[in-house]
Formats: sequence, structure tokens, C-alpha cells
Amino acid sequence: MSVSFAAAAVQQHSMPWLGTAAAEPAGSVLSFAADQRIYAEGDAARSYYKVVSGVVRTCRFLSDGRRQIDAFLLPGDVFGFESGTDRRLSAEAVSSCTVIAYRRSTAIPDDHTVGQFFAFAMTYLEQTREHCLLLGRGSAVQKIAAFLIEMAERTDAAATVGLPMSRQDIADYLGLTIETVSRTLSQMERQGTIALPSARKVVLKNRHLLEELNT
Amino acid sequence: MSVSFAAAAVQQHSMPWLGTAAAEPAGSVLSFAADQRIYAEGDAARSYYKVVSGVVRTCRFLSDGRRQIDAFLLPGDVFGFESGTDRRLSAEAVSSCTVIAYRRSTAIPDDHTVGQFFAFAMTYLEQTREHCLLLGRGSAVQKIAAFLIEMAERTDAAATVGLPMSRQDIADYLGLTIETVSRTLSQMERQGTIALPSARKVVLKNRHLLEELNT
DNA sequence: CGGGCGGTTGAGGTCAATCAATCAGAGTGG
DNA sequence: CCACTCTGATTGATTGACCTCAACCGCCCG
Repeated sequence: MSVSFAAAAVQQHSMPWLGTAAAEPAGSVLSFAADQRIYAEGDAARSYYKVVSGVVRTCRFLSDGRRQIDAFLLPGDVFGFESGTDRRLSAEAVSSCTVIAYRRSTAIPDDHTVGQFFAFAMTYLEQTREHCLLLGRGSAVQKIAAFLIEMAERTDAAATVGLPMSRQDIADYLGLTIETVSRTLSQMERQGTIALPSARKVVLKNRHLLEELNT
Repeated sequence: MSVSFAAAAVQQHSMPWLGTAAAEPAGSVLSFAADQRIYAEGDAARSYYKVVSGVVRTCRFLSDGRRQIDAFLLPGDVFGFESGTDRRLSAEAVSSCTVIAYRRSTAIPDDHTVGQFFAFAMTYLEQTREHCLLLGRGSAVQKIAAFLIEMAERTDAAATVGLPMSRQDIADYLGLTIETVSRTLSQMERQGTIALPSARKVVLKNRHLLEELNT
């Protein structure tokens, strides 16, 4: 689940959108402020993106105003490729961030590129299935524990994990409310499993215990 | 939910499945009795499958014995392709069923086949995301309503929908208990939204209302 | 007729949602 | 430098949805 930055840099200018690699232009760098929309559900999908810095969330909105966050994208992560012409999710900046946008090409696909996209899709598919398992069968404590471990692994954090997103973001990712997120974190702190030096920092004091909760 | 951008990983993971010949691949027809295992989590992934008749479920088991069903596969559906070498889910026959197994080949990759796999993966990804939304944010009534509509659409059913799977299967698919599934169906029947001529048959008497619940 | 299995129904408990108040920190203006 | 405000986070009290435990029903099959 770790992110490979070296390989990302190498591949940076040769990832067409199901198109030929030959005349593919470099992607354009874009910056977004916190909570700014990158694209919305229903938009035409003309590009895919790679996160350079900051954090991005992909999400869907329900008619009652609630929100389900599909994924948090960290530096190195790729997002925004679609099998159809339209966006199925919205993408927004969690923090101020910069991304590289790669334009979709209409040229004939080559199999190396399609193979890469297949691999991306499968990776996301497996992660989304894992997320389903958590949403369908996990208690609040299990959800928070899994989330903290996920963040720790993805940021290669030793013990102190930075949380770039708000409690509301975490709640919408885990299918909880902000109150439950907050309460669960507080409860874990009282039990000595974690420490909360600030709202956006978590120290994993007993990571083994957190991992056991996930089984 | 990060995607590693490592090119090496992409090669390694996607290549095994890119070898299917352009000519119609030879598949062997297999039959399974109800509840029989087709493959288990952790097995080597040597084939992918297409459902000919009957219904298949893909699922994972938790340490406490509970189960999360990832998907129900109906005739025509393809399942069992993996990005790695191992099965990440188990597959079992819901009813007695027949499937065609296509062995993975080492032949030269083929554009069309690779593109198909990408399309399959994206389709499943979108369905799984939809499922996440339901599991994370839906009430019992919403889950059951969405499930009934899904089954109706997938079987092209007019009004009477056959349910090939048990209440336990439905519960494990929706992240509920059998009691809640049963109660919710009964409640919908009392309200006149559906009728239950038998346990495995549902008549959608007010499909519009069911669809509204989903929004 | 009796047993077994899947499904339904009921009573009571639990966990997370809801409603509501308080707190903490960052930014602003006097 | 200190109120003041605004927003995000925390905590408390209560409610309610779903789970759990348990009994019962209905159908199939011997």
C-alpha cells in the first residue's frame, strides 16, 4: 500500500489515456485551494490526474446532502480515469494541493498502456472491496482503527500520523458521524491506544492492538 | 486508497492476464452444486470464469465467522480475474450452476482482450463503489430497496423478481442480519410496496417508491 | 407423523445517531 | 495585547435503528 515516488516520476510523461505514448504531451500542473472542486460528478472526463502535493478526495453526494467519500488520494496517487465519458464521482481538494492533469487522447490504445490502466483499476477495485468489508461489517472502533492504520501505512509514518482531513471527511469516508469519530478517538486515547497531541495529529501508541481490532 | 504508480508492479500484476489469445479461447464447462466452492481466497488464480446458468457469489470470510458477499454473478457475468497471482475472494455456487473456465495463457497480449479486461474491471469498480455508498450510508430499508431494484434490473424482470439466494446471502451482501432482512421485507409487504408470494419470489408493486428510497 | 431447515416474528439490549451545549484555536479588529 | 467572532472539535443526554437471543411457523422429505 506504499506509494512509489521514483517510478511515478519516471512514468510521469508517458501515461496517455488509452492513447498512443508517442506524441503524448507532458501533463499540466494545476493548483487547488482547500475544498475547491477539481471536477464534479457528471462532468465530461477529459483528463486523469496525479497528485503531486496535498490531498484529494473523491466523493458522491446524496440527495439529502450527505456525502460518501470514496477515497483519499495522497501524493503519487492517480485518479480520475473513467471507463465512460462522464465523471462518476466528484474530486475535491482536501488541503491546498497541486496535481498534474493528463489529457485524454482519442488515438488507438496500445496494450502496454491499457495494461497499466487495467492494473490501476484492479488495484482500486481491491481497495474498494476492502472498504466495503469495513463499511458493511465494521464497528465504529474497527473503522477508526483501520483508518488510522491505513493512513500510517500510506504516509510511511512511524508513530505520529498526520491527518490532513477534517473529522467530517473521516466520518464521510467511514460511514459515521463526526461525533462518533471524535468520541471513538477520545475513547482510544483514554485507553492509551493512541494520543492526540492536536486534532490533526495522532500518535499510535499501540499499533499492534489497532491491527488486532481489524481481524 | 492509494494506487502505487510503480511501473514494475504494473507489469508484474497485469501481464498474467494479458495473454489470452485473440481467437475465441477454449473454455471448459464446469458444474457446481449449491453452496459448493468454486475457488477459495488464497488459491492460485489460474482461470477466470463466465456464468452460463445459475448464480455465483464472491465473498470474504472474517475471523469471527461472519461473511461479506462482494457480488452475485448471474448468467453472462464474468468473474475471477485478478491482478495478482492469488485469489482475493472466494467464489461459491449460490444455486446449482454451470460456468465456463478460461485458463490463463502465456501467449502474446491482445489489444481487444486487454481492453475488455479493463472494461470489466472498471464496471466492477463502479458497481463496488455504488455498493460502498449503500453500505456506508443506507438504512436497512434503503439497502433492501436497492437490492430488489438491482435484481429486477439484472434479471430483466417485469414485476416478479426471483431471488436465487437465501436470506443469509442477502444479509451478508447488504451488511445486515437475516432477521432485519426478513423484517424489512415483511414491513414493505404490509405497506403494499411489494408482495411475497413465496420466500424466494418478490413482486414489486410500487417500483417507483422503491427507487425513490434510493435517492 | 416427525424431523430438519429456512424463514418469520417477538422481546429486549446495544451501539451509533441525533440533538444540544461547550470548548479550543485561528483570525480579526479595536 | 486583548476581547470578539467564527469554525471545527469535543462532550453530554437522549433516542432510535439494528442486533441478539429466542420461540415459532411452514414447507419439504423421509
